[in-house]
Amino acid sequence: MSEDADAMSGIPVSKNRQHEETTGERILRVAAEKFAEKGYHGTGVAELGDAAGIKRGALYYHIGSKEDLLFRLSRRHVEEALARGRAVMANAVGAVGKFRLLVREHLRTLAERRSEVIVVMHEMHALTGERAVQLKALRSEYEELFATVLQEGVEEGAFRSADRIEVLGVLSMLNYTYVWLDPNGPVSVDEIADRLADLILHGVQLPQRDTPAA
Amino acid sequence: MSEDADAMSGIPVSKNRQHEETTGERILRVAAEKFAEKGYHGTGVAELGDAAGIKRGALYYHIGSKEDLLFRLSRRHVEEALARGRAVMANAVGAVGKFRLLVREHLRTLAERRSEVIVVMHEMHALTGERAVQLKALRSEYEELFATVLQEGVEEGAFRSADRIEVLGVLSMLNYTYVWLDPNGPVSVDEIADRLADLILHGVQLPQRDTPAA
DNA sequence: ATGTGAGCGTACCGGTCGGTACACATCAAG
DNA sequence: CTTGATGTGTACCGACCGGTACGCTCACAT
Repeated sequence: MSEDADAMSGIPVSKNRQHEETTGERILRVAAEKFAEKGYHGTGVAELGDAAGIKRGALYYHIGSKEDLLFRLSRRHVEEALARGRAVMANAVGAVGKFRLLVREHLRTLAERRSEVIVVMHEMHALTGERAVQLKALRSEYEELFATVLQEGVEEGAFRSADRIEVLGVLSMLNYTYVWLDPNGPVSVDEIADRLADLILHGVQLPQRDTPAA
Repeated sequence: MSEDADAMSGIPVSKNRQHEETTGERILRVAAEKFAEKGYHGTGVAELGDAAGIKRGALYYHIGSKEDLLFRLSRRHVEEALARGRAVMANAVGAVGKFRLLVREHLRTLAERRSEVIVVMHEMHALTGERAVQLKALRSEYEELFATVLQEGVEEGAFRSADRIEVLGVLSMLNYTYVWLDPNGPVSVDEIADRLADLILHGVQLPQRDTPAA
């Protein structure tokens, strides 16, 4: 790897690094991995430094505090998921079409950002005060996307209802996939998304015939 | 409270305590609450002792280790959920009937044992070695209940399919309710369960008419 | 050549961590 | 009255916690 070579030889490669990671970015990345792996409280700041290749003192040059690190990490993730969801809402047409694409994008985000997702799901409540409020607000905005698309479906006459409980039920099914969704599994993420969208749209029960022949 | 009176007066009340909690039971209960509130790593053993009304030394007379405590707590919860699920499977008739009751029982368990549920969801991966294996096996047994009832539905000709992805989707919707399910909310737990069961059985989409009038 | 400041490491702070050793208390059984 | 089991508190351990102080290096501008 080029960084290792740099470190070994001491030759400064000063410019034109295309996708080099800044220290700040690297800290956010490894913090997501460590927090996901061992939990927020279970990860020490020294451990974060080790994973980022710097010492505790240097780490605190970049991050205000451990909780601040958790917050910036979580906020960045939710904001990006929100942006992707809004892009879908802006481009797709029809409630069913928007819904299917929203589900796809949701699962893609979960699959691509596994560490961040685990951190947000498990460690969000470790945030305190204003930081907790801000993150909750962001997540509510995301929930609103699904509420909107279900409501559009009802107005189109395509969907039965769009009460909050249906919104929460749908988001619950999608969110919990973070536990078992495997981007390297035999079934692609997009196909899983489509199957789950079908499940939500049609349900498991076949249209019931009256007086079933038995 | 009678315990307080005992402690104050020093009069031993030796027998006939109907629902008195043993120290061991009390430790399990408060550990669930503390672990749910502050996380496994975020909760110190001294804190557990305080909550249980004993000191660290006495705590370790009862619990082997902190991880052992987490394990016994989690196992007890999953085993009880499993027992309740199996009772439903034994008593209810028909795939739809079994399914609806299974969903009800699932949400009732989630609502009654909020602390334990949060602990299992968030801290299960803090278990190591044999303990982690045992708990995973128990959770798989529970998943099997839903796989079975969906399969029965397919054999009855009532359900579309019962692939693992549908099982996981259903369980995902139900499990994630632990985040927002409120036993003291305006909608009862049983009603929420019925609404979610409807959502899974029928889906959100209305049976589509051909060439919709628009 | 000198100054500047970003970036980093070392050393250290007070406090808490999980866990153990051991003496003391209680009480039922002998 | 003695003994052994059960339960508890006190004191202590080494390790680690999150965070800070401070000095060093080095690229760069003046």
